[in-house]
Amino acid sequence: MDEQRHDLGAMFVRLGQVMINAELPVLEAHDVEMWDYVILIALRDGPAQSQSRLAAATRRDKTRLIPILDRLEGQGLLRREPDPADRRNRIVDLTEPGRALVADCQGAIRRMEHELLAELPEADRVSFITQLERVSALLRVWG
Amino acid sequence: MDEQRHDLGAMFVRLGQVMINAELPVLEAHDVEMWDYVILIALRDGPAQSQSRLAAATRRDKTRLIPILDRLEGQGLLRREPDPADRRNRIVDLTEPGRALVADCQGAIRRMEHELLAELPEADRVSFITQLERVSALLRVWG
DNA sequence: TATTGTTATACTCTATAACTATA
DNA sequence: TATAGTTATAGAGTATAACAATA
Repeated sequence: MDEQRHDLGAMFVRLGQVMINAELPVLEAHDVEMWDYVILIALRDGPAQSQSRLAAATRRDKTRLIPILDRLEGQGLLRREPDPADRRNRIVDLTEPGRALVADCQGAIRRMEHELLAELPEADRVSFITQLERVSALLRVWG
Repeated sequence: MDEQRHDLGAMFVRLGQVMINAELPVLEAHDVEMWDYVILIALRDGPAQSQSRLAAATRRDKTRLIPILDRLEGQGLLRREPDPADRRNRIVDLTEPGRALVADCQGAIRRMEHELLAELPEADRVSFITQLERVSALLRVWG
């Protein structure tokens, strides 16, 4: 049996904290805050049809999202445009500089992850990530 | 390459949130709050030689620990006794009811985890947890 | 009436500083 | 002087309520 191990929750939470701590200096080097990165990543695969959908997708309160969008828009990293079909909505989309920045950040984070796990044989690293994705799907972690 | 996956930090954080959400009703059924459980678990393998060591072990501010200890002591789940060797220190130890409660809670959480991962073949579940522990050790997650 | 985006307010949680008692 | 435990205060982060514009 596996009685003498930590709870899964405790392990995931600690691993998450360690990885976030490892990401922060990488993001800081690109002048990006963690929540900026979360928003930019969420927009990478296409615009958000409204701010409230973006809030839901990033699990953030819609009121908390606003100052973040204000700043990112002010930095020219994204655009907010009224939806012609429903003028209450504002479509949020990355600009080209925003798209380039998020690609740079994620590339740097990938390299950091690779260094952190360098002691792990390549095959084990790949199978671990595969299993992580499998469990994430099983637990419906992304919605 | 593995470019199209989520960052490891994002995966761990989300998995942690999902597991915490799954633990909360289990703990609530035992009238235990999450931070109570963290403290009780930390004491399971032996008393803490001082409150500040317990704070460090649970990654909590020593000032935040105090109201939690007050409550748990009031519920008869733990004891605080002055260290005869250094009367500034208070040794924190589980009582028998505290020990029984934490065992009950962890048993219930183990069963919950098992149900959540029931779709995963037993061998995969075991190897996944083994890999989680290996990566946790590699990243020095527990100190 | 319901929803989006927004602002303002209240609340909770966390971090900091200060105090006492012991060493 | 330094540290453990404690208390009180300040700050950051989060949630709640209310408003104008649009549907």
